Amino acid sequence: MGTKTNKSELLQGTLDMLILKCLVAGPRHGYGVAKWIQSTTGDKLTIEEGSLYPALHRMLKHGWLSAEWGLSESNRKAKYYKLTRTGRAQLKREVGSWERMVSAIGLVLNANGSKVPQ
Amino acid sequence: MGTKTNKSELLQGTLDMLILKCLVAGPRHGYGVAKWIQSTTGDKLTIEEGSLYPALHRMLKHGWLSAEWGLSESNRKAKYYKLTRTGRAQLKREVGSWERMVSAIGLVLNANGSKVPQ
DNA sequence: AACTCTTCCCTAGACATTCTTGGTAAGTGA
DNA sequence: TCACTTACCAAGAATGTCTAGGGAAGAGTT
Repeated sequence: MGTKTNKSELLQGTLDMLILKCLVAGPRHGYGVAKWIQSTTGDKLTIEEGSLYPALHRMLKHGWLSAEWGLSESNRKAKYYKLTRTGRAQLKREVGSWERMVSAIGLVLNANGSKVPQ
Repeated sequence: MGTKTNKSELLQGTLDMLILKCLVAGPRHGYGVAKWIQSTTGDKLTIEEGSLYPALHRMLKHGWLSAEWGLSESNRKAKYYKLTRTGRAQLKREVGSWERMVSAIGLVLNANGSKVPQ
């Protein structure tokens, strides 16, 4: 059967927020972003590179990040991404929207299922 | 500008869970499901019909719901959707996964941004 | 009767995001 | 030399939501 799971590990729409939050602490290269998120969540969240780099490029285009080449701690060349002022504002918006969403979904999940007509 | 927002109001992947939860209380027709979610969340979540019906049909195909035609409270014909046993199990899985996700994202959002290598 | 409003169902196509799968390159240590 | 890790990237598939349409029928108004 067509059991191609593709069970998206991440909730769509949250990746940008995670990346922005990660960069609040200072510039990082892409690989470092993925590692940080993975270790911060105790391996509960894994960012695939096929998701990560498109996201970073998207956010560059939006002006939320800037980038410049540098040298990583392990002496390899790496592109360092840095939060811009508008990126910081975007993070605030996304966190607000995330919290509203979690709260709204909480209302549903905690609803006692009363009031079914007839 | 190509400012076609398409700012998805819903978090992708949560609609099925919301619908399943709504049907725990008993069978409802599609229109009633949408109204219930909207009113339960105090209008914070709105399910568009173009999202709702494809979702219901998807879930029927998965066997999470069954459906039969009936008469609504307002005397119109309506298709009533009912949770199946596997639908109930699916709801449990989805709620668990949702809670793990919220908790993992919470770890990121509450992380103090320490440990940026140089 | 004609009209509008609401309820109720549905589909097709656009769109965004994530994943799968592939590739490149260079430093490290055996 | 070889394997391993770090680091970057792209093309295409899969998925799910939305926009924007459509239809039908009951209820209430004029």
